[in-house]
Amino acid sequence: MTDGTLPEQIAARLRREILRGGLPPGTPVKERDHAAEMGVSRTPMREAIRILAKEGLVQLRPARSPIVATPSFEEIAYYIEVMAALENQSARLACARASDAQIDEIAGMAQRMEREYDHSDMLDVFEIDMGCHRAIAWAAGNPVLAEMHQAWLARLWRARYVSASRKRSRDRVLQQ
Amino acid sequence: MTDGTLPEQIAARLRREILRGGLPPGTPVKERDHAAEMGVSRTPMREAIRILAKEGLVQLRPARSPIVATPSFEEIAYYIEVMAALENQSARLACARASDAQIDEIAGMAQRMEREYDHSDMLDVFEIDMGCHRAIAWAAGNPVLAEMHQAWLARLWRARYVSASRKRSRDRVLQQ
DNA sequence: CAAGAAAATTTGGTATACCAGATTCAATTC
DNA sequence: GAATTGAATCTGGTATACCAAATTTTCTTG
Repeated sequence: MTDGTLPEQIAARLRREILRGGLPPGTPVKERDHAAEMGVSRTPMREAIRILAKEGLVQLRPARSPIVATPSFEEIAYYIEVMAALENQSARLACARASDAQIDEIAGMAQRMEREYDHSDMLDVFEIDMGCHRAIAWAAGNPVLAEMHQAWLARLWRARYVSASRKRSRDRVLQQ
Repeated sequence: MTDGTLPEQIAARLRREILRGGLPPGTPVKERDHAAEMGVSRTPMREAIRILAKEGLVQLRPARSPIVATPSFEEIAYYIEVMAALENQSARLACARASDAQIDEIAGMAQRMEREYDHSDMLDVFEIDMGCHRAIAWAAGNPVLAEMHQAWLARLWRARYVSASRKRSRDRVLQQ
């Protein structure tokens, strides 16, 4: 309870719940119910839902309850292309600007990911993957780019069941 | 007044006002005042301000009035790198997917831009440039990418205005 | 029993009231 | 006269009340 504004805290809590699967895709997100459940008013809950909508986790509908997003395969393909754009640029910038220590760190993570890829839980691999991506974005020295990258990473995480797509983006990073 | 939700209408009006220069960079955007001025309540005005914040036109500050954004040169450089990421990807995809008609259109715009580059107003060149970029993003066949590209284009447009007005005020100071 | 219409309820959108932190201005004191 | 402190107020954050559109349920009618 010590960090962030109230809407952000609410958004974080809802986000965890959605990513965990507690709120399956298609579930309506009613601001009244969730607000009451969390003991807050509708106003910050409303704003929290908008935050998640901006992140692509929920879909706003005109004159309807927002629902947990159900991205189509086509949509996910679009996301991956956006992700590729951000990662290409990050990698390019990182190559030019990163310190030796940062390069070593990234290389280490990439190796570790490759090593654990086959005999680890998919969730663990994703954690490493996420850290690796984050490190690259950070090494690029562009906080705006890094933040954006992180947001899209979260959006794609929800779509991780499309494993083929994930593999493709991961291969692209390893290659760089 | 026939299209869009109320917050979006408010956001559009505020956006025009900011881009026109009626609200110079650094101007506080007080939700109470603007809401009263436009005859709406604070709630949709609040949401409108959040929309503009997401677009980068205004900066939210903790426990302070939001202000019309004043991006630093450093920040603008970050924006340009993001823009470059999106355009590289757009161009790459467009090459693979664009129809002949689309390719012709883009080529024509590029030629026109090159031709007018020296003997036209910078603003005109920018307009053509903007159209060209938009065409590429569209030809890439990725609406998510295109929409994102457009949003950042608008943000950079605003940044260009800011730097231009900075230069103007600087010239004014030098004159005195 | 089925189909349609109307009423009640659900839900998001908007307005307003209240609160807490911050700013500002004035008064008091050194 | 300058500085510091405290009170008035300015502003965004939150809660609540009201409204209109939409859904659902129920009652009526063929």
